[in-house]
Amino acid sequence: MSDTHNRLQKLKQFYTTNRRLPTYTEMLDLFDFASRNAVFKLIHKWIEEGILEKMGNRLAPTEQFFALPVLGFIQAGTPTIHGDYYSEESISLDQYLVPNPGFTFLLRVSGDSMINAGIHEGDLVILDNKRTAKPGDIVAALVDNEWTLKYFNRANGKTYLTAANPAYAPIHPKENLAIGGVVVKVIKEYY
Amino acid sequence: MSDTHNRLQKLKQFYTTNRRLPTYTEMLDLFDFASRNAVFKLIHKWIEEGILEKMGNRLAPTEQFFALPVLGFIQAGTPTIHGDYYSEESISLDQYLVPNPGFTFLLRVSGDSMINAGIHEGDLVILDNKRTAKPGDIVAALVDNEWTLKYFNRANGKTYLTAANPAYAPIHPKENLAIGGVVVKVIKEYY
DNA sequence: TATACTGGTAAACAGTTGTTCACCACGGTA
DNA sequence: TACCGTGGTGAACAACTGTTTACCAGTATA
Repeated sequence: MSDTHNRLQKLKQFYTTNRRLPTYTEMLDLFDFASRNAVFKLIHKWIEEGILEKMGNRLAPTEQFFALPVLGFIQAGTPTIHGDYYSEESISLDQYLVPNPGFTFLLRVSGDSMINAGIHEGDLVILDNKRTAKPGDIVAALVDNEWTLKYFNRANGKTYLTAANPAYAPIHPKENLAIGGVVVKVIKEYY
Repeated sequence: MSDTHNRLQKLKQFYTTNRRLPTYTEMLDLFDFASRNAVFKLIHKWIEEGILEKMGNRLAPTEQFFALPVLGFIQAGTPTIHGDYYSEESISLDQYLVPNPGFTFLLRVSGDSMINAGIHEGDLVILDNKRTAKPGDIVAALVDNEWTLKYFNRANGKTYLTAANPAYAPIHPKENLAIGGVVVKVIKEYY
């Protein structure tokens, strides 16, 4: 494990506990340096690598900074994860899950009307109410004064809702159909 | 919509585009203030509300800053979301999903062996390799030189794996059973 | 009417910041 | 041997930071 990698690990650790990047002076202790210039040069290297970026002289992490390794596919028959854990792709979860902050909210699911779409009781649904619903989307809709999670459909200029469970009949709203948000992602908790 | 709320919105927007909090001077423009003291007082208020925090004189967002509103349950028969969108609970997604940064990685699922556990092809699995597997956990395991996603079980001191799909037989490893990580969350993408 | 609070301006302050410059020890390479 | 790149020290600098203090207009309250 190289020194630089080790220090980046420490920087990330600092960030996740403090939700901010440390000052150069704070990095002195963090990296065991005696001169702030040593920090300056290290930071410069990380900026060139695209891990950090600077606006004026204010330091900020880049998307790459938060990226989690996507190790590959699993259970495909042939093993795709190797012992040395190389990553082909990487994803920054926060930005990936919440593309429109301020217009995103969560709902916890109860009921089984969307079970065939993989949405079960207790799941956490991420909704975006900036997006306009398109046919095929799963939406949180207010039908006849009741909120439900259903597929959004359109036929003959009229919109209607269907469940992903044969036990539930399609809903053709009599009056208004208010869309609370479009389902963007669903989080299932196993721990 | 109050002024303060509006400004917090702008602050959050700045954060998500720049991945850092703005300087007081930058907030002058952001909030349309003429005096940095106006900023100072506003920040002070937010600190008291627990939205921001200060270490020394370095500003940082708190967990509350990132919190997304959990509006309630949906599809429970009775409507629980109101027109004024009040939130009972709120969750900070990043910290919620990645409790052990540096020990967390992602896998994209292929195959249908865990379909009854709600894990489908194409889903993104969040794994934690710091956690030790307990019976009942879903794990990424290396069995006989092949990686699979299965339930972790134990009987008579021996560990074995089972699928969440009756089409697959339980796996009793002959030699070693290496656990790559425990499934913490699963993300399903609908958009 | 007088009072107090809220939300803002304006100017001045000390401390710290990120940066720069000069210098050095070490290791590899020609 | 001489040379150069790397990775670090140490000191000095200007700029900017967050903070403080004093002041003010408008609004609500007693």
